[in-house]
Amino acid sequence: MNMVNLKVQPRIETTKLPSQSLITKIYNKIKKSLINGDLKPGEKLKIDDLKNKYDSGHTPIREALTSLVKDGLVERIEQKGFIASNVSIKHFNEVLKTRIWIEEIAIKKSMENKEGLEEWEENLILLNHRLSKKDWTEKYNPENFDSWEMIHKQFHISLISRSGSDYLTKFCEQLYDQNLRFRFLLIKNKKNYLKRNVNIEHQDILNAVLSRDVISTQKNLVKHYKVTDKYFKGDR
Amino acid sequence: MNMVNLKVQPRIETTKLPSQSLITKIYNKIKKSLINGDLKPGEKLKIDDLKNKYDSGHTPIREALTSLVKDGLVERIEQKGFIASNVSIKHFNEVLKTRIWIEEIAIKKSMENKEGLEEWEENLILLNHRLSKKDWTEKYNPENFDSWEMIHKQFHISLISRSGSDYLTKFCEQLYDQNLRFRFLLIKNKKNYLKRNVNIEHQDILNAVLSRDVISTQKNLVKHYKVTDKYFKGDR
DNA sequence: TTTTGTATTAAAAACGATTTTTTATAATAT
DNA sequence: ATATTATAAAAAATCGTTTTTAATACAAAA
Repeated sequence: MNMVNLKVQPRIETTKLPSQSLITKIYNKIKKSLINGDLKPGEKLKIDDLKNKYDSGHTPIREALTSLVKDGLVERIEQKGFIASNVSIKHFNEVLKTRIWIEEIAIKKSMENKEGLEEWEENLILLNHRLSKKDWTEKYNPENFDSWEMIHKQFHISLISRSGSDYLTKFCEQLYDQNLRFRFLLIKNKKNYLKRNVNIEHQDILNAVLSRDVISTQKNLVKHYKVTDKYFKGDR
Repeated sequence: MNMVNLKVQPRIETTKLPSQSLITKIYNKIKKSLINGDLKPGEKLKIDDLKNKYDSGHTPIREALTSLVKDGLVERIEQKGFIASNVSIKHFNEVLKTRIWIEEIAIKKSMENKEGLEEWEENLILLNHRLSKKDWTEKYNPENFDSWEMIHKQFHISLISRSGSDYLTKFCEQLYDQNLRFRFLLIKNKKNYLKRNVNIEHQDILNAVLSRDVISTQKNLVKHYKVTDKYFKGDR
């Protein structure tokens, strides 16, 4: 029997990761805490406390924090140690506009890149489908690749990652995480926010991608990003 | 007597830096070696060797390398240690095009930002003047703020740093350093390269800025970046 | 009262010797 | 030829300690 060769992405990350160092594990754990708000903005991050909390020596802790400084999630104050990065409306706005500027290019270049275009589109359809079936109010847990937040990130990074520049993708990912943090810290507790219909927003973006209309895709993507802003400012 | 209030930028960084940690000092030293080619692409960076070389414990070395990984100048291979990042024409092209994409926005936003516009323009005039008086073939030394390379970086970062997004400025700076490394590694040994007239290129950019013509500025900036590419590809 | 200097404390930064773990290489046996 | 095992080397990480540095509290002087 002749079947269509359907190479669907595995639902859960099955490829066994190469043995992770403690550094990487602790980096991911602290990053999670910074994003979901367990570690509050401005909070002092004492090496000794973290050593006890994560049951390790100072080496992995210091290296994880050093990495997080570069991610913009932690601030190093020379000779005074580390604190969780401060947040402000100014920062929020800066991330928003930078994302828009950069992703407008990234999505354009991604769509103009003809290599593997169909596979990319099909993958986006699948991601959007899975996303629509998840409850987007569920708790944030980056260890669970099959959670709404993780599929959402996959969807958005996938959208822009075919630009031909890994640097650009990396920047977008950094801004994504920054924005995610703001979303948890500033917005999610606002009641109106949950009325938002994210599924339609994603569907609109996807439809524009599938119709291969760059301008329309950019417009819908920007709109999607600005909705967060609207809910934030209109309800405080 | 009534004098015009001229607040010229100090020629050399005089503001005393807050006491630097060894980490920062070693970070800067290794970064310098990676950029100027003392540490070759792909070269193994053994902690023990670096400990001896910089006469320190492992803490500052590991943290400096961790930072450099995030800068894209060092690669961490899980459980196998660190190496100086590999370079290739593919990387070079990626940096080039990413810079163009991002800086086209950054320069546009910088010029559209009316706040402190005159001061900015005057500062660029000064930087360009100082730059034109320096010998651009001189040795790279980031400790010397009054060297051609350092003024050149100041000029370019200054051009794009008024976009209103510190994130964007940070990205540009990272790409600047990447490009600088490629320039030293791949190009500077090519004889024809020294025939290049950088002064005219900078003057053209500056003139466009002063005439407040965004499109023309973008065009001249991109042209400036692409010249490097031309010399590289046309002479190997 | 305000300022200046001094002692105390706490934590960061850094060291260095050591242990555990992992990878790479060579040697051996199937 | 291939798989297994032993060995060596280096990375990753611990841990106790020392040196700096910054913050605080307190006393002395202007």
